[in-house]
Amino acid sequence: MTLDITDAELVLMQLLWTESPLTARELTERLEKDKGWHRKTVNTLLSRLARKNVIQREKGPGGISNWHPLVDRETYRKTVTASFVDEHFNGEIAPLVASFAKGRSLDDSQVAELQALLDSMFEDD
Amino acid sequence: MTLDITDAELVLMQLLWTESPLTARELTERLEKDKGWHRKTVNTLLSRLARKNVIQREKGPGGISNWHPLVDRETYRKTVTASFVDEHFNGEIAPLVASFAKGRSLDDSQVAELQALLDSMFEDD
DNA sequence: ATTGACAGACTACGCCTGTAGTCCAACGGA
DNA sequence: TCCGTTGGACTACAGGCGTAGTCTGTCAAT
Repeated sequence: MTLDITDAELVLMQLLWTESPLTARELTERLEKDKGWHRKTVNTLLSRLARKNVIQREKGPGGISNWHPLVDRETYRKTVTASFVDEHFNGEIAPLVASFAKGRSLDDSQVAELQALLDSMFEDD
Repeated sequence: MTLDITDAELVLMQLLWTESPLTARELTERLEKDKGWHRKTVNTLLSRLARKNVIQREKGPGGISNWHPLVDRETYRKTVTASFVDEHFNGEIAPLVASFAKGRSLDDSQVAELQALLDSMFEDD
């Protein structure tokens, strides 16, 4: 279960993580509009995600197929983030934040949120 | 100049960012040992990076070819980090740090470093 | 019962990527 | 001067990925 989700597949997952279950039709409607994807493209991606056990289909009322994630967003975020930090920042989070802030200054709410996070860590000790 | 560097290419870049210039031979020695890569593989990657204007060759003393980066590490880190944060965390850094910390608790020095970073941001205002 | 439209499995296909081989020119040692 | 080794340009090739077409069955409306 290596949790490998490609870029195109991730677009689908973002939708399903935001709202699920969704039917193929509902997904297609959004993705045709937002991404210009063909119905068949959406279908292929759904199949590939299903084959990887990342999503699953379930029969809803009236026999309608609903798709929903089997992997939750937070689990996925943890793994990709850990990989990213390892690959690009030698496993250290602070330099990542520094690089990010250099490229795009953090607004006050971002800083406050980070501060709250750090404070909660001190408490946990 | 989209700065797209693949995983295998990145391995080379990490070496060149740590120490440069390096000759093809020097790179090959390290990568044969560390990664089991063939000399020819290293060569292909060097060529591809050069074609993308990410590295450059320069004639050293004695006509030896030395490779060195044209893109500095910090620039690269800023761009990949921004993309990553946008793609996975909707452009917000605090949730990224939260996810990272959930998967792998931060040790004291990491927390201290982050705190110092935040403090310096307050000063800048 | 017939038809039309969509769902999903399977197939297709070109480009990118990882990995390496071929070929030729240059250089260093015998 | 000749040979073996190396560098680099070019070529190769399989598997993954983005993108979509074909085929078949099903369900809804007629």
